[in-house]
Amino acid sequence: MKAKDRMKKVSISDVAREAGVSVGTVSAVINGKSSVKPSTREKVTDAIRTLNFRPQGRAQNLKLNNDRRSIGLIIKQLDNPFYTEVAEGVKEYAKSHGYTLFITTSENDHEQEEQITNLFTTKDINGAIIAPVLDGDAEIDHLFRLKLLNFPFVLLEEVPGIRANVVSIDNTQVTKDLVRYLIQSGHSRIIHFAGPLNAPHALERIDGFKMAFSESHLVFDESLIIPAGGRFQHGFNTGLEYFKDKTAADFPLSVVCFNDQIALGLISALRKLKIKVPEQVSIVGYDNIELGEFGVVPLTTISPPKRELGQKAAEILIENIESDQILPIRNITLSAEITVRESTQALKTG
Amino acid sequence: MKAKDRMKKVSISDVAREAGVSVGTVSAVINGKSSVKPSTREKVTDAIRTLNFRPQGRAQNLKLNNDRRSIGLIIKQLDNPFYTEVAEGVKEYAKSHGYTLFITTSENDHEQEEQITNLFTTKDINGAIIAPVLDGDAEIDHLFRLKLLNFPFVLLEEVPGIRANVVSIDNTQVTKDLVRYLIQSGHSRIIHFAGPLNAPHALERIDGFKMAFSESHLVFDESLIIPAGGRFQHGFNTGLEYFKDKTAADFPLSVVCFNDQIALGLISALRKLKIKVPEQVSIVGYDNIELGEFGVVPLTTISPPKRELGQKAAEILIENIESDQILPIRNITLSAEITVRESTQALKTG
DNA sequence: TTGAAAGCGCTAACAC
DNA sequence: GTGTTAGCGCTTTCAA
Repeated sequence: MKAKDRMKKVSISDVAREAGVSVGTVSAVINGKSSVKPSTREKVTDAIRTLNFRPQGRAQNLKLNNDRRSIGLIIKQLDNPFYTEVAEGVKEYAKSHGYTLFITTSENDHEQEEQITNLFTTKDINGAIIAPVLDGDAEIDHLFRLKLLNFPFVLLEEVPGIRANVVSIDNTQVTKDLVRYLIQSGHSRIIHFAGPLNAPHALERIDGFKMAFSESHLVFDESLIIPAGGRFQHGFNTGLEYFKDKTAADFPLSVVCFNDQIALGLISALRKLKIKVPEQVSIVGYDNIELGEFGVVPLTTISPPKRELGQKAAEILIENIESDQILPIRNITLSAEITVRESTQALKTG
Repeated sequence: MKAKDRMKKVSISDVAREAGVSVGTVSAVINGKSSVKPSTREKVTDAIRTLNFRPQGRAQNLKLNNDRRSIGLIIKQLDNPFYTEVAEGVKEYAKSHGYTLFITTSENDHEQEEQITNLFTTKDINGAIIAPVLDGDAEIDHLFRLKLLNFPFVLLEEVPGIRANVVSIDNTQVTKDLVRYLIQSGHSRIIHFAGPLNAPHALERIDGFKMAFSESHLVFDESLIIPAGGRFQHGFNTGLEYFKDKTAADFPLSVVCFNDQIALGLISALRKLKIKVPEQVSIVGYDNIELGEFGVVPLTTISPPKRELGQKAAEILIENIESDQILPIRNITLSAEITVRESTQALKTG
């Protein structure tokens, strides 16, 4: 019975029939026109309720070319301060230009990314900013489809195989700069607490780490890369494990961390082990999250322009949305800065 | 010229004319049908590109009753771990039931909330979970409109004046329980670092704080409520200011904080002032964010069931979406727990 | 104050 | 392979 009822969706004419009026009248009620006699209105609202009628937005807006401005954003996860701050940059710019922002998460899953982009076109979202899933073989059919449909989009990372607007941060370069800075200030034992190895950001930082070594007198060794993860607790656990047997002879040592959460977790672990930061171990984070500045040891970190990243992407996107011609492709790389606080120590003046 | 061009939207028949084919053929190309001759396909894609044609999803899906499942969520801000974890609960449930989640932020602004709900109905999102804006006079016309349209929605807080599904957390009760617990464990000097005073959550906690006092031997005084804010830095600054002139005679003292960020900021401030936690000052947070557990002093806090809140709201929403009849209204209150760690000290065994 | 009917932009069936 | 056309569910004239 139920299943059968659901077979056929209730439409405005069903409501009209139930209420004993015409579809025009039902439409007038739905749209709050004052021209409807109260008693008629009541008959109609009753019918709407008994039939559980839900008007279709697409049909309502087919005639009215009511294109409320909106853009979509696909990030990987919500609990990553990096992405949420990028999202805030997007939101800021979007809002000031009259666009509503829809945020979605792909959870680094291709299928979800594809499904979301389809939904964006289906629902007449005007454009999208995408932090693309990049694991293994990039499936990019859905991006080509967006191009075919002239659906404007901006990527937050380069995707091999497709020409598209990209706004990104030069992770490799800044990590390299950072390690060079450590070397110049006298550090010779430098290790890296790396992020999730399937994340492009993690790989880019490893690359930068290696590059700095190869340009210096130091010799790189795979054992210098310690997989840690992305969360506070990962930094804590990895730190505990890595440093538990270390002795005075192993110091000074410096640790370049995948992000600030890892760095803060590591600092907590070292406190537990009674190892001094920065006297024995120098620590550098990445992202410059708010908590890094106010912790026990104010964190030296890399500050990527997160908000600006979002704003710039939104700017380019909206330019494309509002242009009646197809615009040339843009590829913008933003550079990050090193913010030196108290979790690192210079062993000599560079 | 440009402005004039934009007046009239490009439609599929414009493309057909430009390419010298019929609309059926253009449609076939758009939908990737293999029945189109390569040379024709190219003529069409060229025309699509030169006219910058963007097909309207609503028209495409009017015939195909292609209702891809989706739900919307309106939270207040993205940089609040409370809401993002609620959002994760929603996402989890939604995903497991085949729904895509669109997240939006109202920034506690009525106008945005209204605009977003309109967009949800316009774009045939199937239902919404809303953390409602509640400042001053609640404008709830848009919620009544949702009811008129039988658009399913669930509120994350009670809104005066409307009967609707609500899933919420009993902030008042748990704050009261917490303060009673502090009193029972021997504290008599208890203050509250309150949240933003326009936020309902902040007011609910103040209420709970007061209620615990009135049920005890302690006397409440407005000076016990110190407005702090919601962020780490607010806790830090307010803490510095409040404790700068305190002496041994003022301790032991305990501080109930609006949230964990405030509590962590306060701990940092107290370290700076060389005031001992918990020996001199006991501190309690709210939310149980990940960092609280691993900081210098593991934080005693209130643990609201954030994920469950989101899941439950999603469950009720999807039930309503999939029902062909209007379901009875649900109102569910979840209770929070107190997680005791090391930032509080019992002055006597309760 | 209400009803009848044209038409929004597209898809899909069918004809050629 | 491609063109023609009915019709998706609504809104909006225009009559009555």
